[in-house]
Amino acid sequence: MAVRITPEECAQALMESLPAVMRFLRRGMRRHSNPALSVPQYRTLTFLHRHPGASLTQVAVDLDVTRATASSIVNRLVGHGLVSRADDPHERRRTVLTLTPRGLRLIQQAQEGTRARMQAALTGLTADELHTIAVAIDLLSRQVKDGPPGGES
Amino acid sequence: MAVRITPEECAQALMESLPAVMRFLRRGMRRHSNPALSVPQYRTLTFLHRHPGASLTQVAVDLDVTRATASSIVNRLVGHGLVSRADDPHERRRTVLTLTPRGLRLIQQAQEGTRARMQAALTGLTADELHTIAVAIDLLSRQVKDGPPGGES
DNA sequence: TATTGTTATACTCTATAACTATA
DNA sequence: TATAGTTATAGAGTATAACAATA
Repeated sequence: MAVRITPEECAQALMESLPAVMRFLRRGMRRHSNPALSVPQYRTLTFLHRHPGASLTQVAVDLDVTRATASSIVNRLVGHGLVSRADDPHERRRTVLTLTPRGLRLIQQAQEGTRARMQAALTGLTADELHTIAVAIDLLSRQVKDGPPGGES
Repeated sequence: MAVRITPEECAQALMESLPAVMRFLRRGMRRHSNPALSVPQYRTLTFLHRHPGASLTQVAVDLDVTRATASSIVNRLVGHGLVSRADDPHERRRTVLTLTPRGLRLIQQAQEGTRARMQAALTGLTADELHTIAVAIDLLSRQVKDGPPGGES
């Protein structure tokens, strides 16, 4: 360990560099799916792939957005014919969301394209470096999730 | 090094976890600045802090967005009285952008809030772990910048 | 009363295309 | 012709607040 990093420098580095990484992912998604998907749309589709029949609230929790936000995201996906929305007969307030066949095809296409693009970007890194990245991602996501006490909004 | 990580697994981890980290940063910024700042606004202000008198094109390059996008971001900052926009007398196509005193105060306030929030989030990590994160961020940003051949758009 | 989901409203980011002014 | 910047347009994310329907 060469240099001692402060939380402040770490925060600074995140602010400076993370947006570029996100942009990289976003642009890849736009290029490798037709119609183009946004990151939240992509995440919604993969969530519904893993959890067929999920409710709107479950989507909102997974994305960590308000129900209003999730509603408009889902609404656009329904409009594009990628998600189907039905009423739950037993719980009539609830909504049952599932991928349409077209949504399934699209998410598979997008996942493959995004993975290929990312793999290309990571080519040339050593196994050690890849490991460093994986560990860092894991650390970061757990820290921001369990979050500081007195956390979100 | 315990496990051998493939680029594919690394890509997967990034897509799953990065959005949450970005959301963490975004919300912190909203809560710790008044008026609330978006991430691109924050980055623009810090860039102008480091590069007083920069042009719109320089801002666009730093943010990695089109000039049209940078123009509207700057326009809002000017509207909020955080950035001043003047003509360059020697190069009349060019724009000279600088922080206003209010913009300077705000960015300092936002940086402090972000630092505190990030420090809280990173509490409990060892110096080694912080270092791992910093190295990973650096690796990632350089890889997506120099990018895969046949890169952006 | 509490929960689920929607709608209205308002703001921001973002790109493409077309444009003006300057060099 | 090429560059700097703006504007028009379009679509997406996001939150808050108010609301309807259901439990």
